[in-house]
Amino acid sequence: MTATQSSDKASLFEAIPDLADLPEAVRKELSQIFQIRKIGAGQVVADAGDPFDMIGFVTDGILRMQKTLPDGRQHVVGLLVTGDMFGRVFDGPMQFAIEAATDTTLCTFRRGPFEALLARSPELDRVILIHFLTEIDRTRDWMIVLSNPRVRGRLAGFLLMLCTRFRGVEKLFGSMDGRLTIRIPISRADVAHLLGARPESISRAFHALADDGLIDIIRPDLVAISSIEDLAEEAGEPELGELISDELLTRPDNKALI
Amino acid sequence: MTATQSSDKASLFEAIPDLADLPEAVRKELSQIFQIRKIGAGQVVADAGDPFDMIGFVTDGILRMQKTLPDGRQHVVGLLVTGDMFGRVFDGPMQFAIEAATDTTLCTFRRGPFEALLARSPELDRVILIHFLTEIDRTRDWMIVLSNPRVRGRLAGFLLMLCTRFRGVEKLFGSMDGRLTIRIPISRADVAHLLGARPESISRAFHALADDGLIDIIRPDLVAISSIEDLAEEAGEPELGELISDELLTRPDNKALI
DNA sequence: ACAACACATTGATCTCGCGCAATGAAGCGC
DNA sequence: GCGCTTCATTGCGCGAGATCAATGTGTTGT
Repeated sequence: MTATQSSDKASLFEAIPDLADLPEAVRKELSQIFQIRKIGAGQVVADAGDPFDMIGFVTDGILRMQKTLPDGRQHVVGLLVTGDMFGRVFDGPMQFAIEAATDTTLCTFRRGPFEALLARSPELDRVILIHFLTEIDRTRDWMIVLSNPRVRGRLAGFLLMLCTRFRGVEKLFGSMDGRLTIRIPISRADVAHLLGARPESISRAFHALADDGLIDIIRPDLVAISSIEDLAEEAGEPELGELISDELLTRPDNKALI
Repeated sequence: MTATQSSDKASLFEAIPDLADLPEAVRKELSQIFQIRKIGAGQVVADAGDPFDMIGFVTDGILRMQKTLPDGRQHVVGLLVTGDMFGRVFDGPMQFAIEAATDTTLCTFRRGPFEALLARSPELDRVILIHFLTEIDRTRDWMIVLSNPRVRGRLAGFLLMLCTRFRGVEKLFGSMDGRLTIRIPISRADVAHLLGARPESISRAFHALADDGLIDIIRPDLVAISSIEDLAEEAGEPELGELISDELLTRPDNKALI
């Protein structure tokens, strides 16, 4: 029990570097009020409209944020991966449902104690603030990807987002013949919803990119990227290509994993 | 000078109700460090990559957030209206350029003093935090609008966003024959960029909606909405329709203005 | 092993939206 | 006033993508 607790504790600060940089006193207080939750793939963590008095950090796995439309369809509005935070502080109910896309490990805090700690610790408060700022920027980046007029371009942008966004997430990356390989954590139908297209069109777009030699489809959910630059070109953001390749080339943890 | 200052002060707290709710002491400190800037339409407030050591609130007018792509094209990623905040606290440079879409009045703070005040005042800090949370939700709503496969649907969603988002902004709303009338604060080309379409397609979509009786195009930048419910239907979010009509019907400031 | 199921892919058809070009319509400088 | 520029609209042909339907392909359950 003590052993589990301490390894979990380590994983929290490993998964969220920002928190690891906090003063020892704050980290200790965090350790005292957090809980580990293990969620199976497909399980619902929170529904839209829930009071949901939890703050959560993802320490392992991938979650889907989705909105349920009146007709019952689910609409994916974003993904959460290791290091991401969710839940609401101070104000209203959840706007979106959260569902595990893979088996997931969460680190959760009850809202009350967490907010109390937030009030006591300016350092933690600042980390959270910056976290939200970053989240806004990311969401705006999604908007740019989504506003690409062509499905191929949106898909290319989506794949690039996976590269940048999920950098350092071991479960997602691997290298095949030295090329960057990414796992697509959601179904074709979900990708379609996210990118404003139909599953059939997404499938065709995948294979169109493959035919042009930009990617290799190893499995439906596993794609090897041949040329990040070309992919970025396709997405309409050449600058992004260079940026990503630079970062990825120097990344140490680009190991095999499927 | 004193007169101007005090009226400006009033406008700040009028424009941003959240700030008005702060304790008197904090409001006084805010008043001491803020500056008023008047920006002409088309002027650039901040460029992407700027250190930009300012925090700003919009007290009047509309601003465009946009990203400049490598090929020089401008890509609109959002709008700022009265009550909105922009700028970055604590961390890095601006990710997007900000440009005035109309004549605009800003209330700005130098980053240093503002952050210092933020550190001293938990109340202000909390207001800012919630502000960012709201901003994230809004941006995710944009994503849902953008992920509509058809241009007509995205345009319908865009118009609905204008209704919800700019509620209470006098310069934007008016009533023609008792119907809700909204002003579109950006050009067709900008709407096209935002919605991932071409200006021609946007123009056609506008007139398609008009032909079907959902809207009336009074001027290119002025649209009367005949049926919010039908528009929401078109956008694929019937629930949103009811929500908006309820809110708008009870809104007191739905007066004429162009 | 087999059926049943969910998901990805492929094919065929038709609509929608892009792309280019031309034509209004409104504002601005001279 | 006039031309000039900028923006919105319209026409037309073609390609991209939606739609409907059928066929793999892998997974789960019994």
